[in-house]
Amino acid sequence: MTTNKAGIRERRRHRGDNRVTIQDVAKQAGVAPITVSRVLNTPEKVSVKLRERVDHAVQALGYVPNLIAGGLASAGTRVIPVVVPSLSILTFIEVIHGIQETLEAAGYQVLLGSTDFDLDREAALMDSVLGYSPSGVILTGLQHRESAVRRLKAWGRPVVEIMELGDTCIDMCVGVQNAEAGACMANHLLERGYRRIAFLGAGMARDYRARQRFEGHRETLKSAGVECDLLFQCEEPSSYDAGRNVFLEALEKCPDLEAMHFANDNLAAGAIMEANRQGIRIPGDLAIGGYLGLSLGEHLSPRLTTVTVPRYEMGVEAARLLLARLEGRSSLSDQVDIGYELTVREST
Amino acid sequence: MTTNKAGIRERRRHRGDNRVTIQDVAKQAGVAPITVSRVLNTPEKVSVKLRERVDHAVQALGYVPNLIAGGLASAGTRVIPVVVPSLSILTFIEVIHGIQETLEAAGYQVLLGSTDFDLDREAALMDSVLGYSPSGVILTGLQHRESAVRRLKAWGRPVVEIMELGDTCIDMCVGVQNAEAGACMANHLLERGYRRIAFLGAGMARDYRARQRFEGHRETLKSAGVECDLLFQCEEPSSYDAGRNVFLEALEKCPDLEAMHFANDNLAAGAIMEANRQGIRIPGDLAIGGYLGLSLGEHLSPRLTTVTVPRYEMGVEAARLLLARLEGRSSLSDQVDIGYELTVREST
DNA sequence: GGTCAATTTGGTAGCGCTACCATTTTTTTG
DNA sequence: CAAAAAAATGGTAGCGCTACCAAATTGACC
Repeated sequence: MTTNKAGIRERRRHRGDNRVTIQDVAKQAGVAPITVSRVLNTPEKVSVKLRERVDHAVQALGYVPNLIAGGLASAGTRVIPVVVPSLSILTFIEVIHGIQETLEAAGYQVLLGSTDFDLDREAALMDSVLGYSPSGVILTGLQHRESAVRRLKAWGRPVVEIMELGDTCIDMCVGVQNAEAGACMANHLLERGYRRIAFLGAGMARDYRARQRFEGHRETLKSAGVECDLLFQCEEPSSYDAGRNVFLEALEKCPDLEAMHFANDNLAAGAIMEANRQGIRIPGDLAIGGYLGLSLGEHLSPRLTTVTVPRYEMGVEAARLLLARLEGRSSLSDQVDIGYELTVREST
Repeated sequence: MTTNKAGIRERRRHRGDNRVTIQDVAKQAGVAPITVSRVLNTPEKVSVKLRERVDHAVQALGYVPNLIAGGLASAGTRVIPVVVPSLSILTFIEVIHGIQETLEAAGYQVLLGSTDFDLDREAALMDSVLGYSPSGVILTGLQHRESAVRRLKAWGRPVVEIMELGDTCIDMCVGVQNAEAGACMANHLLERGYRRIAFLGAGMARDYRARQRFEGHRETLKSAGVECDLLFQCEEPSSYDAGRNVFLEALEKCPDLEAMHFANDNLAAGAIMEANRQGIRIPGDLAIGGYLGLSLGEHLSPRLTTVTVPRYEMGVEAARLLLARLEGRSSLSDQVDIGYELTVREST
């Protein structure tokens, strides 16, 4: 406990490290702390002279602002939690990539959260991350626990839901019409003349967006007067392995299949690679369609026909929507249909 | 501005939302705020009776702690910044995945940062994220700007460097001996009897760990008295496309090549798929080896021989080291060699 | 019952920053 | 050139929580 000459106990930072504070900078530059704050946050409101003095002091002392203190005082941090179901699914990674690059360029940091497709965990995570007073939130899908929705709506800051579209969104959303996308591939397969068409998925019990695509697929086949309930799936999450497994299962149970519509490109790729191994000719013996547009698809033999969804761009767009709201710019729309595109290659 | 009957101005939360605070909970439960804090953070220090009363009040009011305020008061938040060079490289994603799952299970949040392989951006990012008073930091590689190293060392909290090993690490590190791993594959190719062996990479100007692997490869070939300077590379980052491109370039410039050692599995996969297309037999006409152990490798035809590095596990281990330090447990070692394994399959 | 230690609870004082308003200085204008 | 408006600077008071220590309560033991 240090005491100065007058015997008065000096202000000691009673916990934590003794980093340089805004006080120190202010003293060094001969201005008030608030002025230093302004130089850092709203430099246009400070005269050039003082601004330079302060900048000097900042440099000299190696001052790094305590964003926690700033966040507490101004009731907000430049942090954006991004909550996705899983980090082992490439799709989400690519979306996160787009989000992260866009937000980081604007001076925001991404706080990562994953829920393992569990809405309760999502709600709990939401509560937790809101404790960091973030500037906004990005989460996946439109289905959430009632409590989470209520809290987010009451929260009053920008919320973007990704991957999906619908009028029940909390605030803003960016995504695709899953049912339509499923119908799109089904249509393509019908047009190509295939009639015995199956849908193959993995972990669909948890992934309701895949189920929506299946619904679109089903409706389309039904309207065409074709057997529409051929569905094969496995419990495990999507992977090349899972793709191979459902592929083999379908092949065994239903040897007369003419086309397979996979819930995503990972599964489709696993199937194509196994088909190559077994000497099954694609699309000669069997047609294969995917969903996503992974770059792997165009390198396979045969190249994979798929419904391409701009995942990276979806992330960028989600971040842009959020930023627009944060910067007071009103965006054109709160609902952005990022679209999809049928990419016809060799496998159908 | 609200005034009560006595005309005294009520305390209004002069900014931000009027969320439930620890004060409100304390009043509801009839205890002091500090007691509520203890119930939440160190419940074992509070009697069962009060604990239950407080828990009730928390539930009733829907209290969510303000982690920013807590962070300021206790000079630390349960946030761990994870800084990687790029989010478009699968390797880092898988490591992040391991980190994230482990840290989230322990109640920490991952703050994501990417540097695009730019050490200056890394240093700037470091300054910025340290402003959030994180509990620790995870960053990539052992090469950093002097200023960043100095700051992190002075910081005094756990720092883990991943992907690489070496005695110059700031605090702790988890990774592999890149040079050794490169030598391992080179050795394998020599043992298989190949003599005209090339190394093929992408974006190696920025990725010095790939250069280290090449060095290991080079030394090994040199010792064996074999031409060791066959190096092909392209500017663009790794991808299946890049793999195909360097593959074709090498094939053209050096048609008598017997084996190709790729800097990673993405490149090798691109090459194998192109070889299939062109009818080049592997390993008959040409052997191909990779690095990483991506799951894709075992689905290709031929299955890819590679040096497998446990990426997810590296992330888990990095997180564990950090947590051990944070929880006061001293870990066995500050340097963890996560190892690699030669996975011999069909392509060599 | 009284003494001492151990346990449980509370009061006080910040953490480092910025919102808000008051004050000072500069610029504009009749 | 004075008066009004605008711009630049500073003082004060928290933001909501927890570290630190003091006080009150309980239990242990002779």
